[in-house]
Amino acid sequence: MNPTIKDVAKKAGVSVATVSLVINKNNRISDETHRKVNRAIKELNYHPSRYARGLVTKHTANVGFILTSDHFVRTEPFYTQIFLGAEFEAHNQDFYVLLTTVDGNYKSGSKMPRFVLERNADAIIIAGKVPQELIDDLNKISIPLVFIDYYPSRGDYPTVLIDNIKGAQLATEHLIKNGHRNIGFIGGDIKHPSINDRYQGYRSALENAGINYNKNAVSTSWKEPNRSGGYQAAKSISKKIKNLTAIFACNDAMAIGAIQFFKDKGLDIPDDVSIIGFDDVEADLLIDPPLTTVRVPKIEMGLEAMRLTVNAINEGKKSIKKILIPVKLIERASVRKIA
Amino acid sequence: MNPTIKDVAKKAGVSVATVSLVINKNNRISDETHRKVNRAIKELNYHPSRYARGLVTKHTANVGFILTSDHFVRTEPFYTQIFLGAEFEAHNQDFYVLLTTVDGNYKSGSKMPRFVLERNADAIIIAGKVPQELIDDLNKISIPLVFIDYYPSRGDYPTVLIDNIKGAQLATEHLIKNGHRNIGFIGGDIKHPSINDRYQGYRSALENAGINYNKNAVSTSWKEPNRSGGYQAAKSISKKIKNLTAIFACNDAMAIGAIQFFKDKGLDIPDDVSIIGFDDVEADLLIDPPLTTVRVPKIEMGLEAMRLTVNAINEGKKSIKKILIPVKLIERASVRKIA
DNA sequence: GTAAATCAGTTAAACGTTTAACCTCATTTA
DNA sequence: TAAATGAGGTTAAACGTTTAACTGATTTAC
Repeated sequence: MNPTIKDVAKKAGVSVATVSLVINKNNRISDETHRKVNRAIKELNYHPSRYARGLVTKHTANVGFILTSDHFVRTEPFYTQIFLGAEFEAHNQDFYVLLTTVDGNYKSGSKMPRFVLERNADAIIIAGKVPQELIDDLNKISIPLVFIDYYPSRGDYPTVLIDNIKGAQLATEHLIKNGHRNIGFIGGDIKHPSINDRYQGYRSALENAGINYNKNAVSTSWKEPNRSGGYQAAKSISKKIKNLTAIFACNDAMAIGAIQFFKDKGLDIPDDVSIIGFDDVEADLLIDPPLTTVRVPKIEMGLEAMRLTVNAINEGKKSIKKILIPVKLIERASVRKIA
Repeated sequence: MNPTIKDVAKKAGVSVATVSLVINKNNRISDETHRKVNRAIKELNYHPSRYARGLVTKHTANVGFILTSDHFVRTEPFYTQIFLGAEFEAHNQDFYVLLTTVDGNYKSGSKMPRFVLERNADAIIIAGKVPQELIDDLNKISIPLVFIDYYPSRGDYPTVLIDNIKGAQLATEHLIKNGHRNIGFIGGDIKHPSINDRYQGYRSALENAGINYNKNAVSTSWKEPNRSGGYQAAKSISKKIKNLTAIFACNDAMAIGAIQFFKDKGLDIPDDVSIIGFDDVEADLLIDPPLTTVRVPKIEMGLEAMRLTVNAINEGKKSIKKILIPVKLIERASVRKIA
């Protein structure tokens, strides 16, 4: 059997309360006693029981991590990486993280994640867009919520966001700097905040360069921001616009789909059309040509989110911080300078 | 505050013990009482506290999931997918899974995963090769261990393995069927059981076809089974063997590295040399040409492992089952028929 | 010089379950 | 008809912590 606080107390010759106070860094204890207790803890290799502790403190030292199943299944390890970052930081902060998926079309009253029902988490991190109804249901039980890569239209929460506007500007400006004037924009659902921000960044970059906006060069009606969506979007734009020389895709998967389309059409990338993506996923290096893109530091996003979460647990609603994670242009071979 | 068992008892007009017995499906309770209690549970939306429960039963209803950090950081989502499968099944079985990484060169006495120190898991799943010293340390505290994609040389454990020998045979036979006679084999560390099994499968396929084994066609001294290892291995073999027409790589990452090497050398895949991989990771579809490979059902491996784990928790050492997950050849475009 | 404050620690209740032991009444067995 | 059995509960201790309230000794304040 594992040693308990009683064993430590006996060995150190003090009461269990004293041991508890030492563990919890209460300053009512003398240095002498401190040493005695710590020695006993070491010798017995004692670790307090989370369960006994949780029972009285009402804290679980767990944080829930919610992803929609669509995101979970997405093959590129985008949210997975974010999760890993969160896990890593949780380690430092002595929390466990419980990962679960939730149905992409959650309706109010659907089955909530288990750790919510069982109140087995002190806070919840939500990564990616989730249904508003889920957020509403979660709010009913008043547990701190932290968002990553999405912010709901109602409410105010600690959030970790990608600097989407800046990233889109960077990408678009890069194309402009390389002589492109007819630049297409493809993305998934424009109602998604991230896509919308990237669209704004694209437009403002055009505007700053004095380039007229052409709405036919934009295709954002593809629900699925994946390769086949990118393929279709590129097809749709290239039908309407003849002199297109470049495309900024909202994410790398769509960029890769677009490359596929142009290749199938017999065009060369980047000689005939330049393509730039967003995210920087591992696949970018494998395609031909390697994709120029905007790098999103995914691990770091997870880290920051966990810090915000621990803060939210300890401080409550006092300070609702929002972090905008900076992004970086990664030049590879899918963009070419033109006259 | 959440409802407790007392609230349920009061509402149903019985003692807390009765409620507990109902929850735990004890048959000492009449149907009538059963109904009353269940109604109260529903109405109050009661969920037993894991912590209170764990305190008395000594069960945590958690299972630990250990990966070495090297595997964690590996960009292709191989072990991540396995984890997801495990998580999914855990959901059904009412367990939480706690994911942690451990240092790839763990030495006895290094810091163990937190859930081990805190005895916060009922069993541990280990995915991929880990240091023997870690296994030894884990055995000292007698917690059930389940292995995925690796089995230690000492001891007997429930295990989920890939049918590596069969897979390697499938791959090699496919090359032979396409007319290849001079087939190279590249892999990471040959001392790794999986690599060794794939090597055996390769050799037995050659033997069955009456093809002489040429040890110069084999390169397995690359510690890192990644793209650059594959690049080097292909280079090393092609230096020694002039008439090589095909390569079977132990995993897709190395296969992709090999393709890179031959391309750099000005050769065409598959016209000049055919390549076949192992794993079937997402990147396979993106490279040019798409990689023919052996598919490993990763999600399913996780599922099976969790089933074995729950079994091990409930049944103890009674039955130590080993599962060999079947694999499948996926034909794409990196293998060509030759005369 | 004494009351008040501080220090260093202890006592005991509480957290929400499970479960062995016990109880009561009705039915069966000898 | 008395004793044994069984069905359907209940009582109360135990699990390993935390923490408010308490204690006794020492220091501080005036």
